[in-house]
Amino acid sequence: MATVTQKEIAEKLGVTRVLVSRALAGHASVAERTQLLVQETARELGYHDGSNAGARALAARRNGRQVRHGVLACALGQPELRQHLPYWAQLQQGVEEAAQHAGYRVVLVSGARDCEGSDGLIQHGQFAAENFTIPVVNLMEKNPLTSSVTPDNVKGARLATEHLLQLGHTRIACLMDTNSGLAIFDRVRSWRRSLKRAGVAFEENWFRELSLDGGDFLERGRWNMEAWLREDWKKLGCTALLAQNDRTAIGAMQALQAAKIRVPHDVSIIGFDGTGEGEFSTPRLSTIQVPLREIGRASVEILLRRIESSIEDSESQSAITHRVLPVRLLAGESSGPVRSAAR
Amino acid sequence: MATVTQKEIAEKLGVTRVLVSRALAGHASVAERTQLLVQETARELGYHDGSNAGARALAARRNGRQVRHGVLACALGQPELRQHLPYWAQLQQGVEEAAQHAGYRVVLVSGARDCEGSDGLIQHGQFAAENFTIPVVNLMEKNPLTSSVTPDNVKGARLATEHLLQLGHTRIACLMDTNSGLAIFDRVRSWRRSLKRAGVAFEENWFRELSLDGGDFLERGRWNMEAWLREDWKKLGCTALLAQNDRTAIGAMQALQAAKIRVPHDVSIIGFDGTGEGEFSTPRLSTIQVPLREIGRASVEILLRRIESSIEDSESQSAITHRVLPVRLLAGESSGPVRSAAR
DNA sequence: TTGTAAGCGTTATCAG
DNA sequence: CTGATAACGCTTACAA
Repeated sequence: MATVTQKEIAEKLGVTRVLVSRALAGHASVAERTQLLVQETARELGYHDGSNAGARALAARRNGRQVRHGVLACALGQPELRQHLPYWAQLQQGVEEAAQHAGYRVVLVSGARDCEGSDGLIQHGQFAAENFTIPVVNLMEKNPLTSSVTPDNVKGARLATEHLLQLGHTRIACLMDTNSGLAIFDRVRSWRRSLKRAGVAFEENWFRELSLDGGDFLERGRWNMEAWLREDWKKLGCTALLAQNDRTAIGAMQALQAAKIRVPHDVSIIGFDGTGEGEFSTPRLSTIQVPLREIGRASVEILLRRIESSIEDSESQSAITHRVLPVRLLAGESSGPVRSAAR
Repeated sequence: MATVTQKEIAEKLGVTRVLVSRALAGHASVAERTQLLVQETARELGYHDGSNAGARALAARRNGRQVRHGVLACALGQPELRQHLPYWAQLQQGVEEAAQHAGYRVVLVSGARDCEGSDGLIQHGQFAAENFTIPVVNLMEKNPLTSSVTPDNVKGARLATEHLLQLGHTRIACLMDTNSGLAIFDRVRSWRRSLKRAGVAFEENWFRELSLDGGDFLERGRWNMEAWLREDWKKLGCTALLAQNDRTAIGAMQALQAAKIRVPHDVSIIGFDGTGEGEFSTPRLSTIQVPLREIGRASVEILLRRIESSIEDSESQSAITHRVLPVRLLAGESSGPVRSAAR
């Protein structure tokens, strides 16, 4: 209730409030004896540094000084993402770990308006890039206007495709939603390039656009695979499938299994992201492991570097950083050597 | 950069700062014409209400008035929980949804110290109940000192046990960690009571303490089941198992399957929580569905009710609410009729 | 090394 | 209805 103020400390000690202020700030112009005395009394009375943060911020503005709130805003607002729990939970966990480690708190916001009182913003995907006054980092999706941390999508899709090629597959299908953003585009492009580089008789209709209907990626994967099976899947003669992410892959796997098509005996499947959801499926899903937590952590690092040096180089274009984190192949049991002759 | 202040508005209009303050607050003692004029100018200049929150808080304290920050703190700090992603992610999602809906933001904190600037605290499990100045709600675990929202653990364990009884099982084992808190105790007690009520020849060693070693619940489930198999599992002749949660259940299932024991043919398994992780396992896991998101939402409701009426009945013991949310059986394929004769 | 004075943006009180 | 004045807790020049 009764919040302790510097004034109370001063009165108890019979000194000025000003002295207390300087002592607590560790200012050099205060006798060391006084420093300790004040700090001791502060502890006794239960003076909390952050409790009167308002007053501090107010005073700080006097000399145009920037106020550090010790708060990072985190916007993971895309609706379709919310159902994809493990994915964003891991990103967020990375963010939280790193923030906490640096003494920052994380506030979950839904839009740019809520960023008042935050020192920086971490957002997922591309938002409307309004004129932010605080530094911004984008997760998983490159954006020319802000810094970003992304996985190596190109290498990931290449690793996946080459993994399947090495198992003897040549007719490798791809199920992705190119409306999901540039990151997915990179994956599709890399898949196509890898196949062409390998010199296989590539056909454009091995690619199928993952349709938007159906809500969750799991269901979308299942339904789209079911539709594909009804349509031209058999004609394609594909023996392997690269899916947009793990949930899509699992959904597709369920559709195949329901149609008595064995995985990986008849069709190999590989996912993307490595959210851990593939650990429970049968067979265990092969996937491209994306370091989601590291991506969260890295975004905080970038943000803090900009924040803590914002006096100097703010407004400087060169402050924009694009960081690409490595991915690796996680071979499960959903991918195996080609068996059924193609066509 | 240059934050707009009430002073600037006043100067532009040639009135006092005080008048602006009152106009913006919609005070009745201001001419309606002036009100509109001020509010118009404020918009033009880009005056943001929250931007000078510090000063506002400062001024507000003068008359002992409480300041509303529009922020709820959320502490999901238990280390072992962090690996149990879908579980706390769903709780948090419920919290976030409800908070956002009510115009509140959520700040992720690690301890009580970080709660400065928050209007209320939502915590998971039992923390050291320090003397909080803000209202607190506990999630998933009852605590006499604070409000709480918990699932109906007693009914849940009863539903699970009766489900297995109805399938013809009588020798039903239980694998839980009683150090996990009172909630788990409730589950164990309810399992034991349900069996006794059914009049089966209950044996105390059908219960096995889930040991602490091994980190994640998935691994703990697997290792503990492996150990159990090496030791006295066969002698018990149990044909069904009730596990602490879904991950533990899946881990146990993996251990059984690795030992060539079929699920549910030889042993039926049922989990608890319904985090969705059992959807991908083969067979799909039967479980007790706990409304995690609803629990998160309900905690916000309770908190807001106390916060928004804190002028009146603060400090009142009667403000403590304990809410128990219903659970339901989600029958998957990991539980089936008893087949192998017991012993 | 310490005290004095002034001001940060806001609101409450009391005169006009 | 509006203006003047004081106060909230804290920081920073500048004077002692």
